[in-house]
Amino acid sequence: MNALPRPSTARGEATRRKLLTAAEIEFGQNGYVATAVSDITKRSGVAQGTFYLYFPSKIDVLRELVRDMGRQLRHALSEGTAGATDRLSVERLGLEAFIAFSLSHQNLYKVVMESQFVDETIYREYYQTLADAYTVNLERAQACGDVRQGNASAQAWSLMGVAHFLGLRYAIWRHEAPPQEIFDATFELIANGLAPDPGGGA
Amino acid sequence: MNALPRPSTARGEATRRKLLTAAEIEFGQNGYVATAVSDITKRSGVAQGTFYLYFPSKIDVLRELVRDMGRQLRHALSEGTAGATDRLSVERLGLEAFIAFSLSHQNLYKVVMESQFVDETIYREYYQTLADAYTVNLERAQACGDVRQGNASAQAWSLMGVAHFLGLRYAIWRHEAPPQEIFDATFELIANGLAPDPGGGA
DNA sequence: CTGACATCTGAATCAGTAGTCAGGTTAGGG
DNA sequence: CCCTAACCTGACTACTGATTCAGATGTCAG
Repeated sequence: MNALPRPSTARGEATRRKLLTAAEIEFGQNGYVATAVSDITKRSGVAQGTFYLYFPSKIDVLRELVRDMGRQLRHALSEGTAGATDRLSVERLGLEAFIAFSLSHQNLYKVVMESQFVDETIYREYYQTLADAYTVNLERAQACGDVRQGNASAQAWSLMGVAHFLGLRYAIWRHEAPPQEIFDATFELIANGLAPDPGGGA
Repeated sequence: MNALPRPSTARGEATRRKLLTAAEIEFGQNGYVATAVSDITKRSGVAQGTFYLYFPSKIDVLRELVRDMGRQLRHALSEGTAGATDRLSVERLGLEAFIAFSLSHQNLYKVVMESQFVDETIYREYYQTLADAYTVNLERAQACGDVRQGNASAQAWSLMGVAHFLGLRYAIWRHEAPPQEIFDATFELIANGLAPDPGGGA
């Protein structure tokens, strides 16, 4: 599908990298459609034809970037929540890590959002993968009694929705972290939404 | 900006309407970018030039459609929640109404989502308007003690995030309402997230 | 019936761009 | 040093699609 062997030398690998980085910036700042392949190659400092040595078509760079974002975000989230013991700390640290990541990867985040209209499959895969991992964690936390019983997948998608708009509103639209008051109110809603029913402990 | 006087006869008004309806379907099914003005005029049964008698450019139809969706959705939500007395009923009915609306206006909903990458202003305006109205209601409910104290705007955006993904996942991706179990788990999270602190009643 | 205005037509213009290709350049193993 | 695989070049092709415009045509008040 998106074959094309990885370059076999360091020079090739560097060129491929340059193209991906340039594409992330161009797509992020001007959008996928408004970006011409020549914009990407210009920014990379290579010729147009070179692009097609590394990617079969323009859309394949997008796919690669979305996969990249998924990997990096999952990594950032597990790093960011590593120290936490109870579930609520995990949630708080996770939300903080997500905001920090969105702030420092604004272009990438926009690329993911736009991918929905270029290749819906990759967009859905991105969220499904994230949601699946999240669901597993919530089911575990439910078993421990840290989280209210209920469909964990529904909980996961709800929390992703909350995080999505928080990131969009501040990291993407304002290029800054949400004010403490907003972050706290948001987290409190999550915390109470997940808090186990006082009557039905484990 | 997007001037062009409304048509002065019923014939003109009908043509304008045909163009909008056709655009909603084409944009919704094939996306804004993949849709040519000629697709819209073909579906409307008018000539290409006619399009430009009613809209200065392709982008203006999109703007009109997003404004339309905003108006219709706000209307559907206030209709759908009209009977409710307490805040939680309002939330439940609102979420139900939102899902029903998304299901019956899938194309329009997709158009709104894509507008983000065509004219960010109109997209932000859409959500800001929705959020502002929601915030006012939540502040009122907080004052009555129906909802936990806290930044109401943060609450509003969080709930919009929850609803957005629920609608996306079922109404848009599966063309069906969410299963009862999912809806209930989602609503329970919202309900507990908003529920007032037992200690601090009004 | 007729003028005048609103509406409609669709071929032509014009600007842009994804992807190709025939040949150059580089670098490092032998 | 030299050969060869790997890499790079950029002008060119082939095509798309938004917007324009010089005229029809519809309609209705007088």
